[in-house]
Amino acid sequence: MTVIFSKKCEIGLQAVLFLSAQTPNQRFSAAEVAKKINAPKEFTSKILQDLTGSKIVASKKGKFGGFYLGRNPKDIKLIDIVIAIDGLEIFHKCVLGFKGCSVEVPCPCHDKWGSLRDETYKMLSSETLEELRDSVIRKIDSL
Amino acid sequence: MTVIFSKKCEIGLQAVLFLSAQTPNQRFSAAEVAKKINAPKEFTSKILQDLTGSKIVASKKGKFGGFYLGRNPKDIKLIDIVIAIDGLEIFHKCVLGFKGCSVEVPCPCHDKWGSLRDETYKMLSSETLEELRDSVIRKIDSL
DNA sequence: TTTGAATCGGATTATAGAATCTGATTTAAT
DNA sequence: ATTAAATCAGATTCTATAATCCGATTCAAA
Repeated sequence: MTVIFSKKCEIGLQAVLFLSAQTPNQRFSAAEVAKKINAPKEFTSKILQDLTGSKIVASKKGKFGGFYLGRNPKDIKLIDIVIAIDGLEIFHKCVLGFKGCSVEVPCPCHDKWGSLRDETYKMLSSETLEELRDSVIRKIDSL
Repeated sequence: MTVIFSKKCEIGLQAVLFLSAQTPNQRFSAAEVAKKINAPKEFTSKILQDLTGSKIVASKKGKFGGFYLGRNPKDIKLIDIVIAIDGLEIFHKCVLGFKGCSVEVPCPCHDKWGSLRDETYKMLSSETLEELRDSVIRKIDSL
């Protein structure tokens, strides 16, 4: 089987998108988020916790606590979440797994994958969560 | 961490590319292949064995046995190897992992990823191993 | 026909990622 | 202060993938 983003990253992306579709600063328990995006509760909780480290998500403990966006949606892009969870490796390694794939000694996919990789990066970094908001709300509401 | 193809698939791709760069029908032991592509011997052996199932690779047992291409390089494309090992899942699922991502209820990356996914498929299926041969030889020789 | 070099194929082990559990801590309301 | 609701953080378990091991089999050459 093959994967673009790890499960952890997929859930992180969906969880943050969920939060970005809500009224700003409203808090949601990990259980609420997990239920909505149909992911394991404890796993979702852990991922949201992890994301507080990079300030993408913030949390408040205690009664009426929960998770919410840690920064203005104007200042968050999908790539930020990917980097926080999976890192940038996918944007650096050879698709075919060759070590030392380079312009000098390219693999048969070097050039094409180079553009596709760049386009993928652009897809994740050209729009902010604010710009994506309408589209995200539609998606989240349909879940 | 994130991955395009599984390790198994990467090694399978490299191993088949190695074979395609050799004199037709010349046989190579799993150990020789593994050494050249810098992969674990037993794992490479198992992957090559698996690939005999889809006729991409053929093997001959006994003394002077080994692995070699199972079909004419004119009739093998990279996508065949990917399908044999990882399957087509990556070309069907939503990048963000949403269930039921569709034209009606698209995720924020639906359209862009749609084109990138198609381009990736094209990259793997538009040329045969024969057409890639020169490029592959250069790469394999450099290892 | 015997021998040695090799793959085959199934079983096993190791590792990393996914998922869960639990006890401690925080916080707001009473 | 006490309580109840919630996160936090670390330990643990589960699972799929990665990697290895080994006995059985195959085959060609002497």
